Amino acid sequence: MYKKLNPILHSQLRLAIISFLVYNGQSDFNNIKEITKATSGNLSIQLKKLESAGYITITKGFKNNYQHTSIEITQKGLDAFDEYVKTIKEYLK
Amino acid sequence: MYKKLNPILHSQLRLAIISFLVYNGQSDFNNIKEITKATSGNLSIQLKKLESAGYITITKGFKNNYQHTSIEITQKGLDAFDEYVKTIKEYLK
DNA sequence: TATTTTTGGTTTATATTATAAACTACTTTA
DNA sequence: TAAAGTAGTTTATAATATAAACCAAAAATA
Repeated sequence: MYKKLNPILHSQLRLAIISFLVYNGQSDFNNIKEITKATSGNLSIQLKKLESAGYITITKGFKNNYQHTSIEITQKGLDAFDEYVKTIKEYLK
Repeated sequence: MYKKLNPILHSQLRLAIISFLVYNGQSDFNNIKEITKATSGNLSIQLKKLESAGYITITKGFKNNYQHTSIEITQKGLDAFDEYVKTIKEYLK
């Protein structure tokens, strides 16, 4: 009856990250931190988990002499989000 | 931007329990166990958490000589579910 | 009627997840 | 050049979820 929710996405912070990226495609560490109100440590860890799952790519570089981490959602991430939305809607209706 | 999701409801099993109860009002331990495919131990614990939050009432009695645990959703539980649905929809759209 | 099985759970232990605190490294500003 | 700010990572701890083991009573069966 109730299909299991993807545990990688069914997490407060990771869902907020992916939700934000779905509508922005690309962003960076500090922007995501601000939007989600996450701490740096938690964000760092959750981004790595999303990267391990293949849902985002993390690119480290420099911007105005400061290190700068860009985050981009992948097709796999977009697909997983779509599937998650479909699944959770069965719980909500 | 992203309002925090109620952590009592943002859990795979507790969400399934409440979702089921919202449409059935009342049920019992084994029925919920079957519908959610949860293990007894996990179900027992998550029901207690929902009860502590005031979202359900748990009534222990007997039925055909066997112990029988009835579960009912409260108004507070219904309200919390409504609020949760509203909140998570912001993440999904 | 003794024992094995089934029903209906609870308790305890373990694994996973989230969070906070401390730390690293480099840059800018006073 | 010392202090403060930026941009994170690592480590330790707390909270949560899950699985495994256990308990008690009733029913079935040998």
